[in-house]
Amino acid sequence: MAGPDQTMRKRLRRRKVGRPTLHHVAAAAAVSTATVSRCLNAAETVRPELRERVQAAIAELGYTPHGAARALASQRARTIGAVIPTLDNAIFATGIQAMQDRLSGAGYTLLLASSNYDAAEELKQVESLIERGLDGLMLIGEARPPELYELLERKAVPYVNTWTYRPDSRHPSIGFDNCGAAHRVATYLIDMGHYDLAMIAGITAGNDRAAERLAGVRAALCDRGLAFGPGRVVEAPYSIGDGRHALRRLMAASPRPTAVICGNDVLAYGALFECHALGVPVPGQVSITGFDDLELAAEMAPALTTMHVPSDEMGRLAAEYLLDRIDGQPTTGATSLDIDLIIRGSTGSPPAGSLLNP
Amino acid sequence: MAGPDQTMRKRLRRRKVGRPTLHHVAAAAAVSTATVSRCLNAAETVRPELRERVQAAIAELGYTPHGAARALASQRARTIGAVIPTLDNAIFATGIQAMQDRLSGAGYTLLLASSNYDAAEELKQVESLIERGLDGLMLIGEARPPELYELLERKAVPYVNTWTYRPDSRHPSIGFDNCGAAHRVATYLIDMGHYDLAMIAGITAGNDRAAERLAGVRAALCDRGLAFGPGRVVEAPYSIGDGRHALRRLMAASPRPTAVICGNDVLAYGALFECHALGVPVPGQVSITGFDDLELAAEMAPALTTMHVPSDEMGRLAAEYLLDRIDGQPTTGATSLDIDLIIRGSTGSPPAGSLLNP
DNA sequence: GGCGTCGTTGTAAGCGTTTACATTTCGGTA
DNA sequence: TACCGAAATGTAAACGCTTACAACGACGCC
Repeated sequence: MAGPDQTMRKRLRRRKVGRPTLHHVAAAAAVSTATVSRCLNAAETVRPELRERVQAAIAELGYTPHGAARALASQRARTIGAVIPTLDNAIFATGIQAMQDRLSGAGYTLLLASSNYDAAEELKQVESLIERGLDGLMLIGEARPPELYELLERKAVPYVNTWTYRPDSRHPSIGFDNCGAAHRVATYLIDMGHYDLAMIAGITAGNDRAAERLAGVRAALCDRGLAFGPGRVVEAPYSIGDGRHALRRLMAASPRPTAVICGNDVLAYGALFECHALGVPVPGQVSITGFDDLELAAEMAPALTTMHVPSDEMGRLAAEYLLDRIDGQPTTGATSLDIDLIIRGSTGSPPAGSLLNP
Repeated sequence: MAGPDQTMRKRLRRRKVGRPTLHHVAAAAAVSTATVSRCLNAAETVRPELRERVQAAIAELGYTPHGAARALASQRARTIGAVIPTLDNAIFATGIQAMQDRLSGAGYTLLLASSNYDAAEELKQVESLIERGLDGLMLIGEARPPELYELLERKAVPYVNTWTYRPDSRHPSIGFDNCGAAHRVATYLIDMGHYDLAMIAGITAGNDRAAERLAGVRAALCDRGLAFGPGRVVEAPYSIGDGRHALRRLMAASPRPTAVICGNDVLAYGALFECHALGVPVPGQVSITGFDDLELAAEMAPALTTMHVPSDEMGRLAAEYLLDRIDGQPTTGATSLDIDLIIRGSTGSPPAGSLLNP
């Protein structure tokens, strides 16, 4: 009774009785499993007649391929990962959305994780994603512990940094020059007559985008023989409340700066709200700039002058870069995107009186 | 020469030469693969001495388990999916974040997809997730085509609807009573003396949350013998611009409504901005309410009266519900969360003149 | 007419785990 | 000392798919 015994064991191990497999489809269509598999992956190599039979069987059985089995056999998970600092603000959402659209067009799925702006957490998330067997990975920014890059190297996972552009780095990047962009904002203000600038920067530790934006403003000042006065640079976490708080501190100084450059739009919202609360006219007494051009920027009163970032294009390009890498096609090491200064109502000439001071 | 031939073939098929497998670890630790597997999954069943040897081998080889192989052999992907309408606004972000935190504590990964408020897209996303072999699924709201529920049923995927509470539905839900909450907002305004209400609702077609919120306001009016005047209900997509536009339409009427209930905070932002632009004092001439209590609500000028939704708790509970279901533990069919009306500056008594009209 | 080619299809060997079952080990007991 | 049961470990068969290779015709060429 050895035969039946084995059959019974098989039966017992099977949990979801109904779930049809490739074998069932093959049997129903009277072809081999290889043919069914080919219908799924390279339909053009199988005769139309068979193909139709197979497709009918698939439809009739309600067959869905088993992703894990597929991944195991083909050594491809058809999955791309992305680790972003936060889900909380819309800032990365549009890029992710664009990336997802592009990927799903190619039969890939996006696995999303957030690191909460924490390097250790980011490493953990990447490890978990790698375990899931992803074929490629999108990251934000460039600054991260070497272990992470080593891990990626060791596991041979294609990756790309975004929101940054580093042509001379050994890590591929798709984004823009944060430093240069910030330089542009500052220069714009300086050219308008502002010389006493302040900045509400994001937390620069471990965040190269924030750090570069600050550096860019510094460089612009330096280029014109200027510099930040004491206490004119405040770092604040990514929230409106922190932006408000930072602005309040800046406004407590005397004299007040005539322009405040914010490291991102969210901080700028806070700054704008706080000016409102303090009764400081914008841009009459102080000009405010943001960075990112989120939806709200154009709606504020006054509307926010800010740098527009093409985040959807960034997401799309990141997806395409990774797909190319996976396919073994040649790729460029660094791609730079155009970003524009959007001048709106929150910036203007410095108040007349400020010209008397120096 | 048959033996070497076969070995060579094996070698050839192997792509990433270095990637260590369970076998390598087993060999390095001089134990069987079963023992290594047990160290990974049920460490307490293996003698400490062996366990250490295995762990040392794992560390030395830099071994990472192969998720797909695991999923295939164990019939568990250790993955939970979530399909949300949009990534674009922070509304779902905090809940997702909480869910992810809870899941990763249990060794699960969250697979996130967005449907763009489109039922067909949602179905597609769910199919793709099922193919990925998820163990559970979180959805938003209850209204969706029966095919989707049938699919879930057929594939025996545990799922839970959130942002809704339907004790009498056959689908499990974790959320709150949208209708009742909206009823509360409206009643609050009516009790304050408003009788000519307007509403900027989300698009109600295919969106049960939006529809219920509208229904709740209607019910509250009805309870007091009131009703919406003609043209007092406008539906608008989820964006600030649409909120502005809708408010402008409402304000074009004569007489104007004295209070505008918005289906969500984003629409309320738009309404508030537009009032500002039109020079309509809030709440002097018109009161505005939101729904969700996003970060910005408290920062607006005036600060927005809105319903506070405990989205992080909702995410956590959804995660726990699904984990319980997967473990075969008993679960409750519907869980209701407390939500509170947060009264801020955007609401007040109707203008004195409005009392003369009726 | 024989032969090499090409296009289809089938066969079966993996892919890297988990886990049922068999086997060994070990402490304790009679 | 022999023996028993429990605990620890090993063996090997799945898991559901992909794909290298074999097998088979049909076809065109010399």
